[in-house]
Amino acid sequence: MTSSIVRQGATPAPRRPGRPRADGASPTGRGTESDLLSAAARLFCTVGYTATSTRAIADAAGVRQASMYHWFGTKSAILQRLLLDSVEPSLESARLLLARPEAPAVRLWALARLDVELLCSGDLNIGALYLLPEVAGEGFEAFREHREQLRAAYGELVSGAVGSDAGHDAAAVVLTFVESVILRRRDEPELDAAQAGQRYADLALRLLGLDDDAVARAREAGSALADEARPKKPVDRQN
Amino acid sequence: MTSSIVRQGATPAPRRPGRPRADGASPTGRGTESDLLSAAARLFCTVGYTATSTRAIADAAGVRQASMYHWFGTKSAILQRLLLDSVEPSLESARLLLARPEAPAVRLWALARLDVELLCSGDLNIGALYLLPEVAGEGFEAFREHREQLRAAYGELVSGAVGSDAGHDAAAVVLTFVESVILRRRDEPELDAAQAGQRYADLALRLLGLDDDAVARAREAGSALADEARPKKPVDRQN
DNA sequence: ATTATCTATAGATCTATAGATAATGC
DNA sequence: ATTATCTATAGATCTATAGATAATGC
Repeated sequence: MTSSIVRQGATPAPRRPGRPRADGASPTGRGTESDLLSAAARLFCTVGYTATSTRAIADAAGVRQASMYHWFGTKSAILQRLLLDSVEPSLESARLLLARPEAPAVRLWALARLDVELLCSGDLNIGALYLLPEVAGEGFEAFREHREQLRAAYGELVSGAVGSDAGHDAAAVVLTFVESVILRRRDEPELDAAQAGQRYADLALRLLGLDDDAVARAREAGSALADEARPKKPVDRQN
Repeated sequence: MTSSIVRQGATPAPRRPGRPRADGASPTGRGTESDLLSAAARLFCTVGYTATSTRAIADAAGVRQASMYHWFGTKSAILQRLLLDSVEPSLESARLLLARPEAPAVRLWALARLDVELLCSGDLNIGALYLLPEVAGEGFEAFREHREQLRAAYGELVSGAVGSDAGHDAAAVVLTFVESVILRRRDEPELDAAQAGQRYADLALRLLGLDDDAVARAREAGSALADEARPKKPVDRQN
């Protein structure tokens, strides 16, 4: 008989109440909700939202199609959750940086770097989810509102860095430039997150017209600041 | 009795063979194939590919669902056609510019400007079609091949402009920066094509590290070059 | 005869719900 | 008793095909 106290190694997945899965317990041991989110993230990123059936999600997660509805009321709710989880860390960093005393260019460098790092992290191009046309429709108001706040944060820092006059166009250019790393990653899945973060942060300031010296100074101070403002636990959707 | 010779004004849509439409002839007078392409373009851009049913396309085009299949063998064939039509003008300009004797920076400026103008032209964000996840799947090999050629053209001009050593990363940055105007346009549908073209072309060179003087010189010569290389008739998908 | 449309429909989905079942927890 | 799963299915699609029909063209 094995001791009931033994609990070491790769967590032997504590037995929970409920009927067992027909195809055996979750191999990940992270629970069905997490399995569904991971499976959906992968499918939504690769084949799209409408093209992904609830059956495909459930199959990939290792449960029957109807079991999905125990965890999410609709298919849309899964995408909503993925979108909010993906924007939340960026928004957290942005809020923190907006409250800091450093020069706007420094904080903008840090925000761009953290954003690009997040967009390049994980094995999926999760940031690309917001490009799905379905996200422009109903049900995604909460996500769009959050993204609007992120946009506003860029606007504030860019205005501070270059003067609020030319600020509006410049802010839009910089935000979409940072997001363009999503497009880059579609062609180059192996893109290094840390490297891209530094590079895009540098280039974001160069887009604003800062000269090489000014960029170097912002990077100097911005690096440490980014390390401080980096979200501790970006959501991990490994499959 | 009206003269059979009269044919003036907004082309009174010459009667063609075939059973008439149940809901009356095409109001656009451009023919059913064109009506289907326009309707599909609008729907694919706004709600997505899989989320757009063949019935929705046919309804918007003013014909019955099955009539679509007289013009296109599958729904996929419509998107394939739209994608090829959208990349063709850029590719034409790129080929022309690759053969020109001007300095690489000048030709790159012109290519960036023309590309951004095309991406911002028309009332639809047609360039965003290639972001649809379905385009990564089967059936779109021809389009992907064409886009690869455009990518190669950027690579060649960027290498020429900055030296082939740092060229690869720089080319990817510049290409995706130019395409980022698609993301910009999602938030700002009213973006002015000509203005954006100039601005993004300037900024593309700035991303490569060119100083303000060098950018100004490239713009000077690039403007005229772009006017020469501009495709005469970009496909118009007005609805 | 040719062309472009129509009506009707087969067959394959797809989302979500109803209700049964098999665990654990108290 | 509670929880998480299962099986089964209703009802609404959706794509593509078959074959009829109503024009023009020769």
